[in-house]
Amino acid sequence: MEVFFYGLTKQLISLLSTSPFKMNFDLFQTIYCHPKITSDDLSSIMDEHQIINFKKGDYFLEKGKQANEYYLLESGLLRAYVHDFNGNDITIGFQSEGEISIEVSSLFQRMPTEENIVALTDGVAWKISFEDFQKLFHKIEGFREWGRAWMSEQLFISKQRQIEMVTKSATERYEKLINDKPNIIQQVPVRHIASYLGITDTSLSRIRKNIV
Amino acid sequence: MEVFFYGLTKQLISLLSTSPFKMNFDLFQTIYCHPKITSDDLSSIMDEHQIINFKKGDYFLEKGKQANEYYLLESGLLRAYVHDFNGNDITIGFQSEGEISIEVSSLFQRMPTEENIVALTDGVAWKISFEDFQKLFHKIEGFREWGRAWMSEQLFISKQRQIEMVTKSATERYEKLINDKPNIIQQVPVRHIASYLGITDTSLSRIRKNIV
DNA sequence: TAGATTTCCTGTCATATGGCAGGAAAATTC
DNA sequence: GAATTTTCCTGCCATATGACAGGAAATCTA
Repeated sequence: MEVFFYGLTKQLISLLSTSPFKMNFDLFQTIYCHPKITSDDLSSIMDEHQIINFKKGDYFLEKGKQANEYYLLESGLLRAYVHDFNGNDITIGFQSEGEISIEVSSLFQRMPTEENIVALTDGVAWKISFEDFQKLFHKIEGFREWGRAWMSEQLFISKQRQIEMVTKSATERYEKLINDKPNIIQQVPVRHIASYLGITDTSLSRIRKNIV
Repeated sequence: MEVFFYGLTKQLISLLSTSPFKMNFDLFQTIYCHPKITSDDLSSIMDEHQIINFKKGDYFLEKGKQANEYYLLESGLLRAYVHDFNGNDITIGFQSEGEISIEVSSLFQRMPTEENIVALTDGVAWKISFEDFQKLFHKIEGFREWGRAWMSEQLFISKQRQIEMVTKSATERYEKLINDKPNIIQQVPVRHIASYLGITDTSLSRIRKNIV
């Protein structure tokens, strides 16, 4: 009965291409994409997410607090940042549409975070709590395979970025960002892009001049 | 019966403080340390590991190949490195006694690796295959909790390092390495330490001069 | 032990980036 | 719409680091 219901839900959703559900299904299907996640699994997973609307300036996470959920971004743009020892605001990442916003250490190790995550635009996201994630993680084999693969990928990306930070020039890093995430260049203040690239806004300003 | 046997094994091991088993047990207990891993779990986990002896210069992993196991280091020192676009040898990490040597992307995403891992000294390690890991991961809840926590920690460390690479000077990074891993300073050629710190051996040489 | 190789240091010069300050332009506020 | 604030650019100078080359010291090898 449960299985039938979920199967039906899935079919209905995939047919209703003009309804708002269509977008959500695409979002979930894009993010929770793994060979071992079945349609039924995906339905169970989707059921645990709740939609939220957010405004520019809203905080998803603040330093000192504990992350108790993570988010799938349906629309909008987020910025994650920390403060270094001198109190400077260092941007460590951007999340756009179709990506996950999560602070892994705080969420999975149940500890206060160092990160801040703030909305740079209005938008829509789907959130899932730690408890609900836990249930799915231990219940659905495909889900934990997905989770592990996702973490592996993040670790790989993080290491790649490390290597680029020391082997590529600031100009090259900026050009790569233009290439990889062109939307960020337009929507984000220069100083945040600069700190993300590991340089000052002064330098980035010069780099931009030279490229044009 | 099985439970009794494992329980006995554990007791025996912890008593035989002079036997080689004692060291192993400490090693496993240190690494597989998680509130949800029971003594029985730990015994099951230990049973899946095999001891190996390695020599200086032995490769644990080579670029283009696929990682099919990971290692717990009982003794010795390993170096992980990649080649950047210019073919330069960039050290991305060292593993010493009591640490895990693993290439997560290749092992868990079943793909060829970019990394090389080579022994800088002779040593002893315990290895576990991907297949055996998989069995434990899906069988033992505490084990997958541990695995997720371990990955979370690695991701955190990786991000921290990224931040340090851009906010701290080369001298500060070197001083931090002296502090965190003094054994590496003594055992590893300067050029490897330099590339790990993201600088040339020329610069590191000058930094060393200024510190003394 | 002698020769060869590797490792490490140091000198000179070039360059990318930072720090600081001032000012134009744009956005926000009242 | 004027005032204020924020954002961004640019000029000047300082400095950390890189590139390259040469040489001393240590290590390996035969």
